[in-house]
Amino acid sequence: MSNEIKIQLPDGSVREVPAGTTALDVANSISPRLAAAVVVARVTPLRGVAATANEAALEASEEAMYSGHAGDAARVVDLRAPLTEDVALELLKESDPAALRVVRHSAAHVMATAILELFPETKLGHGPATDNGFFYDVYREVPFTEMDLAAIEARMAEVVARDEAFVRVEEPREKGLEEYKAQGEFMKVHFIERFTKPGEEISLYRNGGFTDFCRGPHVPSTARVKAFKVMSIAGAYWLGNENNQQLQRIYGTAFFSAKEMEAHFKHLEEIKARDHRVLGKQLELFSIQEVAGAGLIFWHPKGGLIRKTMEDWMRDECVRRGYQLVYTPHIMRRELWKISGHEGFYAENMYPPMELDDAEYRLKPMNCPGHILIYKNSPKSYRDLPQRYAELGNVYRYERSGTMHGLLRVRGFTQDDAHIFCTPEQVVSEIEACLDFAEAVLKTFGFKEYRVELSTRDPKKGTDFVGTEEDWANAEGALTGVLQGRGLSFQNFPGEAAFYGPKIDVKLVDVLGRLWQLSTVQFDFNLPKRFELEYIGEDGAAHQPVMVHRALFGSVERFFGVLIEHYAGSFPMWLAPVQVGLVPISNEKHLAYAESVKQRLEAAGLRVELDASNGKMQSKIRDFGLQKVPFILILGDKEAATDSVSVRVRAKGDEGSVTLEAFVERAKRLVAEHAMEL
RNA sequence: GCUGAUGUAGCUCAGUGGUAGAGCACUCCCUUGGUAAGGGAGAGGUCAUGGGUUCAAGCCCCAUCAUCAGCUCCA
Repeated sequence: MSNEIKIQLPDGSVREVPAGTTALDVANSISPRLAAAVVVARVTPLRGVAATANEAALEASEEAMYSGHAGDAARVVDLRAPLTEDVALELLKESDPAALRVVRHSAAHVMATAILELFPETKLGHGPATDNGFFYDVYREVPFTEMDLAAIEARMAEVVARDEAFVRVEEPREKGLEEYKAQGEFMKVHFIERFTKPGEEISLYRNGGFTDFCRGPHVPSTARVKAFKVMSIAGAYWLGNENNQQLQRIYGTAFFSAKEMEAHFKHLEEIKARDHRVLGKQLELFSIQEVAGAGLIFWHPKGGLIRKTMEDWMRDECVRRGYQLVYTPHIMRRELWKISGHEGFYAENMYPPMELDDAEYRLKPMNCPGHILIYKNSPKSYRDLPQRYAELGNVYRYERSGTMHGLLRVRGFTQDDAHIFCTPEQVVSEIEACLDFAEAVLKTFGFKEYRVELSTRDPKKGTDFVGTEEDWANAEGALTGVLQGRGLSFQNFPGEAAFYGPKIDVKLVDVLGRLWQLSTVQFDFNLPKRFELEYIGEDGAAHQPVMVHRALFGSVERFFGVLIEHYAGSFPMWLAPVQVGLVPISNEKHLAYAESVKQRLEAAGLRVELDASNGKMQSKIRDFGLQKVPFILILGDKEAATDSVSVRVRAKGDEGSVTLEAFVERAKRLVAEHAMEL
């Protein structure tokens, strides 16, 4: 290695500096102000190889947190790390997202410092940055209380005020292991053994009296952690396994400034304001009743109306696309679930059997066996295929008590479930049609972005799957082919397939950028075999049909929950339970006109509510506003005289008067077009 | 299921062992108004449920149920 190395800056200029120069040195040589503002550096080795940034992948991998092996890829390093080879150098300031992750990771160290100072008996697990902050997993017999958390936060402020430099130390692995073993730090010992190899140097980061096994990088000193908050505490299993010991996971968040942190908290409040559980109550859409049981949804009139609209659309669309609507029972005899295999592989998610006469019955957790019985009820010719049975089927699944969440995770729900029985030749076009349908659902309900995931078999786990190698290869090939044929970009998840077949999941991205699993299209090799499904082919012989499961809303409840949050309760016209609110300026003078307007709007098929209470018009406007009613019509002398209405539009305000006729036309058009805007 | 927190009027929440509270909503009365809260009065609670401690429990203890934040699992 020569003594001089080349440093390429983002503007393309190249500097020759002695090996061992640090990013901080480079920053200082440019400007001391830059040096003060910069947090960490991103370096990409210049070896004539096209280096690609794969930080995201690195950060996702726990291994990478500790190993430090990043090959030729770009990596984020400490400002004080000596540069030893030719690199492209980027000095990252506080505004860089990568810098934010670094300061949060440093904040986790600050928190660990505070915890050990206050509660020295605590053992440390790991403390990574997350999308919204950071956490540290720790073990301590006694639970931390809220007062403890406040004390930890206060002590963190002291650690920050001490302005302790984060110093990277490398030492022999065995030395580190010995020290941690002596301290009883069983989790650190595990991480070193898991993520480093014998004979290697391990890296530690030290600030003041605190040392942590850590790959880094970190901000230069604790003083750079300018804004932070200890948020909450929760349990977390050691190594994510519920059979293991439970740790205490302390969550916090950190920013480079109090202002950014305030903005973050404000954002959290906005998310809470669109929480479907909060809006469900405020807008009287649905409830969950303790006396009835957890995870069971009561659809109130307004929620019910939205549901009806969703279901009507879905049924019509199914019929239009060649599905046949079917209905199957909610309870069926246990024998059926034995044949389908649910008794075996799904029993723990099913409600227990109930005895009726001499037989045992079970509540259905899935619709497939019912649809299969319909298929099997009469012989099928290849000319009959595909058979597409669709049902909005209510299913009940036992979910563990801590897992329920509003409409998004429940014990009783309605699947817009369909099963397609077809010949192997028809599979590709059927899958195509399913994806097409899924896209139509997303588009119609106002989602612009979505992601596609292909779950395939992990060849290493051969015995955990039903079906032959050939079946799987064909099915996976078909799914991949369809996705590629449509030009859809998708992520492949080997090993994530159901045991009975591969699947395509469509996850939608809501207005806040959150991901929701809804639509799914799955192959099934299992049930056609178990039920010995057949069709008579052109050759006159019996063949086994291919079976495809498909749900597009996924669950009507969950889809509704996502819709509520997506629209923050401000539904587009066609979905809004009350589309028009009527406000007479004076009941005495204008109620009669208001009632005639109501009648005429209802005759036009609109959903209207007239507030005939004796309050002031201002408060009536406010009430409709809080209910997020799309249009409020103000009716006074002027309107009554000209057969017109004064239109107030949700989120826009007063738009002045138009004739009733013109308003009806506008409203009907918005409904018919499923328009997102008003 | 696990860890921690919470459960008081329809809703949002006060109430640290001694007679159960507020605002909004509701009912009635007054007010009849021009684009997000007019005024007054009234009614409304088995303090989640079941045990226990105490002269006395919304409050302290135990159990159960539910909710919340996570973990695990999933549409």
